[in-house]
Amino acid sequence: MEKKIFSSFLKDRGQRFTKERAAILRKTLSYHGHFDPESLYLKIRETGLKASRASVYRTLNLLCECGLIEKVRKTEHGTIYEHTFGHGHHDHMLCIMCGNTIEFYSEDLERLKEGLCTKQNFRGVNHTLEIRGYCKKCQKKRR
Amino acid sequence: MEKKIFSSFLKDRGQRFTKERAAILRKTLSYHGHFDPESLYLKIRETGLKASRASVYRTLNLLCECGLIEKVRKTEHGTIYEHTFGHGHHDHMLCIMCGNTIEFYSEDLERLKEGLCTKQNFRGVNHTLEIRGYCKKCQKKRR
DNA sequence: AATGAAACTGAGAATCAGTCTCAAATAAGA
DNA sequence: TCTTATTTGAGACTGATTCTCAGTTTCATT
Repeated sequence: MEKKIFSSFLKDRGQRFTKERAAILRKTLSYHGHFDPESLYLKIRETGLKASRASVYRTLNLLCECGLIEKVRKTEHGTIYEHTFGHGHHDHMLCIMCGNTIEFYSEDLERLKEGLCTKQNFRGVNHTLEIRGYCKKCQKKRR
Repeated sequence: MEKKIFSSFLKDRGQRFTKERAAILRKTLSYHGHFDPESLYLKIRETGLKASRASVYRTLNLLCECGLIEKVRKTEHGTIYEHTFGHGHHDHMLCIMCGNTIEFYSEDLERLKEGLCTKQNFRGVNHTLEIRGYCKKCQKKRR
C-alpha cells in the first residue's frame, strides 16, 4: 500500500523507486512509534541491506513530501519523525522527565482549531500541539 | 523589572550580572516579536556594545531558565526565541507562504488542554500549538 | 543488445548552529 | 592587597544535515 503510494509519487515526478529507497521505506514502516534518521540508518545496516546516510536523509525528505511520514519535532539532537499514513492525525504529550510521549486525538480540539482560524481569517492546513509536563509514572517519582 | 528578575536569579545561583549579560538582556527586550541568536548578536555589535557569540548563546540559555524568554520553535536555520515576560502565554499561526506569524490566545484552548491532561493522567506544565496554513494576504495571492 | 540521457548512489567534504576549551580578565570577599 | 571563583572571547570542536561529484543504474529508443 505505502509502497504503491511512494512509487507512484516518484513516478509522477520522473523519479525512480530504487532498491535503496525500498529498503528505507520498509524499515521506516517497521517503526511503530517515533524514530530518528541515525537509528534508521543503523537499523538498515544491521539487516544487511544497504543505503548510505545521504540516501537515508534524501529519502526521508521524499517520504515527508508524499505524506507517508512527518517531522514530529526538532530536538537538540536532531529531527524526530513518525509514520503517519494509516495512523490518523494526533497530537502529543511529552514527559519532560522521562521523555516518553503520549499520543492523543481530540475532536474538540479540531473543532476549536477551525473556529480559531476562521476568527483570524487564516486558512489552516495542519497543526501540531505539544503539551509538556509529567506523565503518570514520573508524577509519582517526583514525590 | 526584568533586570531585577534576572540579576536576582543569577545571584541565587552564585552567578554575576555582568555588563555583557546586561547588554544582551537589554537588546533581547527590545524585540517585540520573534528573534534569533545571530540577529541579536549582530544588533548588539551595531550598537557598539559588545558580547561574543558564545556569551549570547550562554545568556539566552540563562534567560530561558529564569523564564524571561522562551524558545518558540526550531527551524532548519536555528532556534527562534521570544520575550515572554509580561507578554502572557499565546500560541501561533504560521503562514507557510510568507513566514509571518499571528499570535493568539484562547481561553477555550486552555480549558480544553486541562481536560485532555486530566483524561490522560498527565500533569501538563506548558504547551505549544502551531497552526500552519495561509494568512489572509497569501490566500489571495494563491489564486 | 547497444546507446544516450537522466536519475541515483555513496564517500567524504562542506555547512552551520550551538557548545566547549582555556588562558586572560574581572569581581567579591577576607 | 591577596585569594578564589566566575566570566569572557577567540577559536576549536561537535553533530546533524546537505552538498558534490564521479561512477553506476535505469529506461526508453534504436
